[in-house]
Amino acid sequence: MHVTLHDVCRKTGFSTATVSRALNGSPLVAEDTRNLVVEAAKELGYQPSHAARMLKLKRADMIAVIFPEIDSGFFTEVLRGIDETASEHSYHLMTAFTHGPDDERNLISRFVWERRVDALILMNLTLPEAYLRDLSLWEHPIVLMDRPVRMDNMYSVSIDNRNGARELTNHLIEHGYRRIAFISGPKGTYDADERLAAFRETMGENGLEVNDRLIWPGQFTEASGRDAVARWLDADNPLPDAIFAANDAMAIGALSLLRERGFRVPRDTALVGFDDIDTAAHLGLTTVHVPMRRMGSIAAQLAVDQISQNKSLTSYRLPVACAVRSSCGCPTGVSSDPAAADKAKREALT
Amino acid sequence: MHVTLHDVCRKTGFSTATVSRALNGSPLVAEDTRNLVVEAAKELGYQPSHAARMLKLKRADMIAVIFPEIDSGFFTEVLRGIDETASEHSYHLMTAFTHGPDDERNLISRFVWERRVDALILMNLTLPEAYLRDLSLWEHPIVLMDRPVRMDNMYSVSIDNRNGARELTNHLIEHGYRRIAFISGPKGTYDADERLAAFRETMGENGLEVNDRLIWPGQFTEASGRDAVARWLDADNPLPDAIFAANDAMAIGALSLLRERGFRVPRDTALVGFDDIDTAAHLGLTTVHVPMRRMGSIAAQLAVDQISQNKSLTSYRLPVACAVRSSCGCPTGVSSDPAAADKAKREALT
DNA sequence: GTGAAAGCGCTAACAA
DNA sequence: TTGTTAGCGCTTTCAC
Repeated sequence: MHVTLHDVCRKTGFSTATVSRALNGSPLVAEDTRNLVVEAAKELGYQPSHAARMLKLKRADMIAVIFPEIDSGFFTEVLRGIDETASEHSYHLMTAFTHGPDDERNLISRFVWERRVDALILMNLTLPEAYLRDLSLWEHPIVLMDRPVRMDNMYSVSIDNRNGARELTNHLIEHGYRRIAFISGPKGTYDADERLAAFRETMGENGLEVNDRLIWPGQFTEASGRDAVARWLDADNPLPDAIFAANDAMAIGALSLLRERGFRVPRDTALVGFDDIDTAAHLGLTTVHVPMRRMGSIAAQLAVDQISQNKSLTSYRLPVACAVRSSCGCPTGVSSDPAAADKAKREALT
Repeated sequence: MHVTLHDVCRKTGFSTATVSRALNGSPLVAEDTRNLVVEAAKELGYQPSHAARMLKLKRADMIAVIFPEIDSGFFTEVLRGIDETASEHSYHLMTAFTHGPDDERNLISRFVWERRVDALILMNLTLPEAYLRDLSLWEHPIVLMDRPVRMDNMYSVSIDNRNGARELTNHLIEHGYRRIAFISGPKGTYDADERLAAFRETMGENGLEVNDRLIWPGQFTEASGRDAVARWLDADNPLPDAIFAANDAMAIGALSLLRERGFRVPRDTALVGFDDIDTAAHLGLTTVHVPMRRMGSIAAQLAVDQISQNKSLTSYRLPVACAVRSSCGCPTGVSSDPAAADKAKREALT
């Protein structure tokens, strides 16, 4: 069997209280005692039972991270960011993918009410407002990684979708593109809605009419990007000057379909995306860079701060920057100073 | 505070024993009693404390998954596979990235000796044989996702690196390539060593000499792929007929450097990789398809089987298939029936 | 079919 | 400075 506190007691002759204190760095033990105990513990290979500790202390040292089934290429980087910061603070991560929307709630409820975790980080889930309100009664913090929230005990880290979409739209317009199609994301998603809205606004501000036929519905997946373009072409419509896909996955889908049909980008039409996933750089896709790792890191920081009652900011909105590459046929580069853009500009949502 | 078993007792008037039995589906409770208890529990929103359960039952319902810091693009898919199968069997996942080699062992030791998890899935870690041997004394199963092992209580899921490298090398040779360079992975890594060895063998079998200068050292990273090619070109060497990178990340690095220097693939040199990460398809990179999700799923299955004492196979080696795309300038397609290739061919390593 | 009580391994209040 | 002891919330043996 495994080594318990009692084994260390037996070996050293001290009581459980003393041994526990010694091992936990309490100042109420003699230095000699501590050394003896620590030594013995090491020799025996003693490690405290997490279950017992958890039961007594009512802490789990654990943060749950829940991701939706569909992956926008985001996943790994965000998780890395979370892990980095969480592990710095000695928190471990429990990860789960949701398999459908019911599952989302089941998972969350279990994690929360079984007291398995000390905080929750939720990514792009489709939770109704009412459910969130219930959740916010939980004694532990919840961090949302999609939309901003104004609710007690809920925190958020999101990005400045509007500015990103605006900048990139402006970029296209400045370089002479007029008829611009937009492949939108799933309606009702915060990111998708914001990006589309900013696109519309910016077009309007520039005196360009947005023909609703040029708003092609998509689902943030590669396949939906392909389909959007395919439907357009199949109806014998002429290509627009440029295509703005609301995320890179769809842009990549669009690109592959365009190539299959014999079109060249940017010769026949410019193409841009949003997110800056790995593949975007390799394909020379112009896009809006989203600091995924940093988002993860901040989400974890927010969670940790709240657990330890270091009341910090409630919400972050991170700035983004355009990454101009070959797919839009313009001089390449980054729209703003990347260092500045990457620096987390705090912005409380008050 | 949260709801405990006692609250349910108070509400129903039954003892903890009965309530516990009723909730856990024990046959030793009257049907009426059970209904009453279940009803009350639901009303109160009772969920058993994981900590208490864990302490009593000595189970954690948890599988740890440990990944190395460097990501070969593998990560997400493998984790999805693991999650899929683990969650089917009601296991949760604890994930961690190692930050350096010391960290690897620290993490593992903690997870194991704090009894936080019921099984361990380790991916491509750099653990010395001796450490593994210690680990195998643990009462719970350990699944390695890199190399095959022959050790009690250790299981592995790996892929047929040799066959993959052999097939792809043959493919290149059949299509007329003779001077083939190989960008190798980090020495001492199982995958890297196997792939290189098979490349050498296959070249030999075809009567082709392998000039050691054409074995370029790499580290499985994109940057190292770039460097390998850069060093070669900087020394004013002529491009080989084809370049076989031991993984896709390096192939992609090589590709971007070649393009920067004004070379075209496959016109100036063919280029192939190994792994079939997402980006490979988008870039038209010929490569060896590795069924990552399936590997994850099998790893989880192995772990679950062992936890529940369903002595199953100890090790799997999955077959792979070439995915021929444009980067090698050959007719495209898949080398073998993909359905057949994807079907897990069991192969006990005895 | 149900209940009383012990105990999983730990921490911390209280006593000495 | 150290020890005794009472739980944390659950499962399960043993009695009834």
